[in-house]
Amino acid sequence: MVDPTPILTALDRSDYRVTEARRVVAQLVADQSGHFSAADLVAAATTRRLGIGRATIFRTLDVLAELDLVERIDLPSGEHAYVACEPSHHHHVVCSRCGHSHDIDDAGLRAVVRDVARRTGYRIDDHRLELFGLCPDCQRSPAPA
Amino acid sequence: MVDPTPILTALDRSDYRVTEARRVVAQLVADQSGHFSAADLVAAATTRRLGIGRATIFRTLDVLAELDLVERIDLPSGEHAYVACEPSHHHHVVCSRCGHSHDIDDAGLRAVVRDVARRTGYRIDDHRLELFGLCPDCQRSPAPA
DNA sequence: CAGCTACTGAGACTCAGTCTCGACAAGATC
DNA sequence: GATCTTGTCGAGACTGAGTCTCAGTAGCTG
Repeated sequence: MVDPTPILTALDRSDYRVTEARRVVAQLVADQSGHFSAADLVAAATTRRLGIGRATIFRTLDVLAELDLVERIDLPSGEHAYVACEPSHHHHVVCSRCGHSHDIDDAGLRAVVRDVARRTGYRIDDHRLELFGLCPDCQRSPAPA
Repeated sequence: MVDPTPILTALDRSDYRVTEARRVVAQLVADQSGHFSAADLVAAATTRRLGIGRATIFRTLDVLAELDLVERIDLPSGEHAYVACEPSHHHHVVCSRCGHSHDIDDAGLRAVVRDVARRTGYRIDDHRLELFGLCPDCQRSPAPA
């Protein structure tokens, strides 16, 4: 059980209300290891009988994404997922076996973006980089059955 | 009306059959300017009364994606879209106003990926980079109403 | 503690994408 | 050209993620 306080603090500082439902969702998010889908949270809320509605979970995820407390990523399979993360611009390396993710900064990418802008003439406003692979732990352990 | 021949040639070279339905979808894809969704093709097929089923369009897009004749991208809005492209590994800059896209190669990105692998210990197998902005034409023309 | 209003849960709804199935047609063989 | 095999087809039922609506509720502010 991980501490959901940072999420609640950020909510408190924003114009959003800190409600019971949001506290519960913050806890669920904090409990996830690796990436998770909205459906995962709905399932967790249902099995633990937390009395949180499906719509509320989607709405709360939108709020958390809005505050950059959570980021939406697209897995290679085309599914949507979320990862909890620090509220600053960055990207993710996602382990394709265990789903854990690691934040990485923009560093070298800025040069790439500038270069592309120069070569294509586009004015680049936004970008998304996602890396997929095996985390150090999964490289060490044998492939799952 | 753009030439769909390259798509048909590639289909012919593969183990897939060249059918009437695939010819039609190839033409629809060639006619799209910028990115398009499966729903766009379905709509186009319906208004032109081409007699192509919805399922067939989805199946054919899967085939084209399989052959790298088309690539699935995720727009910032979270929607899925496709862009027609050359069958080699590369990325896209997508214009957020007109939807046109431009292929870009891997160039500087390879160094970024290597750097991230070194710093995080991940073995990186796959990556996805998408850039969004304004193409040169849209920068020149005034914002739409 | 009262009042305003953002937020909530339930459940209907929408819409992209998948699956199934009987019919059909592409291409190989003769 | 006739025949056969099998990949592909269209229609439409189905699934599941995400949205919308609405009446009721609970957070905050004064």
